[in-house]
Amino acid sequence: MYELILAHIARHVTLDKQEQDAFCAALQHRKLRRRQYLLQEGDICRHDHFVIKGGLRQYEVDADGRENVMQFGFEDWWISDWYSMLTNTPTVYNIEALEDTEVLQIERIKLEQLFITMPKLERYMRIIMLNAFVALQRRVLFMQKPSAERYAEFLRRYAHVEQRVAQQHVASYLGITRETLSRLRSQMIKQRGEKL
Amino acid sequence: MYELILAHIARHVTLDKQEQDAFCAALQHRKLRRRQYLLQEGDICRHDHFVIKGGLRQYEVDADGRENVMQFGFEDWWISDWYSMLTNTPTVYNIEALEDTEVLQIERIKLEQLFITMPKLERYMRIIMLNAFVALQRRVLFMQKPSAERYAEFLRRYAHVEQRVAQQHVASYLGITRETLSRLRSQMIKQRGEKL
DNA sequence: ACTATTTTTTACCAAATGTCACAGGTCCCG
DNA sequence: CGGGACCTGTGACATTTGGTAAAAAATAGT
Repeated sequence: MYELILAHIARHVTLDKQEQDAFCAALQHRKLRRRQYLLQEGDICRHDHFVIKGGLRQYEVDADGRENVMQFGFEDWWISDWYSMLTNTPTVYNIEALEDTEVLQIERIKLEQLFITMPKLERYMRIIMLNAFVALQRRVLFMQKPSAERYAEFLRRYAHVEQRVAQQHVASYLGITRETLSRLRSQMIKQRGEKL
Repeated sequence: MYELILAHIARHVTLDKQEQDAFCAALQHRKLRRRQYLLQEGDICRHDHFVIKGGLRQYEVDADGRENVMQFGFEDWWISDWYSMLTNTPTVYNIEALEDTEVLQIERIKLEQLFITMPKLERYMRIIMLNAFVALQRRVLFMQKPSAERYAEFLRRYAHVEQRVAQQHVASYLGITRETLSRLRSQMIKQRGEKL
């Protein structure tokens, strides 16, 4: 059960056996069925979650009642609302399971305690957050390009994700309507046909 | 010279006199004239910079040769490329002074040393980064709205900035062309006239 | 104060995207 | 097996935004 997460950590810092055990002891296993929620608007987010099976989407509902996807979370991803978690304020996000899903979650408090006794873990988390930050910066810059390029980039970077989530959610992530995405796709298929 | 930055820190954590002095001793004062660069594409970013006077813009140049503004930095803001700084890799950003500008900069290494002896400082920096992260999330969600709303939100949140930077840079920040921004502005003026 | 340069505004047209409506398909559950 | 909920594809049309070019306005630097 802990293989995935330990391997993920090992990619960034080296924990000895004892540290690994201490970390895993703080984790809690949680199962969600498709369409169940890990977090809902108004909740205070008390955990960070690492996905070991399945997938989720994190979205907010805007003033017009539209759902805007902030990010997806599949195997090997951390997903949570860090702002709500670190400031103890109600979240604006919903995190819903797109498939039957399993996560390992850790309470904020336990995580902070571990940071003190295990600075390497803090280093790991800082790297994770930095990567998330950079990914957001890239996304902001990509939003400035035409939707066809955004979709192409999405396919390149998240090919496996695209297979598993409904197109309307991909569209929302890309900041376009499902109709536009559907048209982009049929154009791409047409072009491929011409080239063959 | 250190008033602004100490006040900024005091808003988040409490340092005693000795800690304040230790921190200030690590800072370096740097002046830039309008159009000078604090950082250029390809450089490795070795400092974090706190603006005490003037203003800057951080932008990348994309494959089509367009400049896309990632963020502005005016008084009381930290500005830097954390990714380049923390991973020692060349940056993709340029940071240019929009006015005659003064910053206090601190080397990454010194900052990390201070984190060890002064955990409160690390806490402060984590809060700063968290705020930057949340601002980026908000921006991604706002990119999904029509440009008029984006501009209105920008005016609400950064009214003082809008006064000081060229409209083409605001447009770039918002992800629209300067022509579109210009048209938005004239429409808004017209509407105001009608309401009066 | 004057010129050179940069920035903003405007008009016209083209392209991209959104909205609305409906049809067809799939999947789940009773 | 059938009905309902959900998802995708498509067409007609409206709206938004971009591209280009030229003029007007603002600004910097001497």
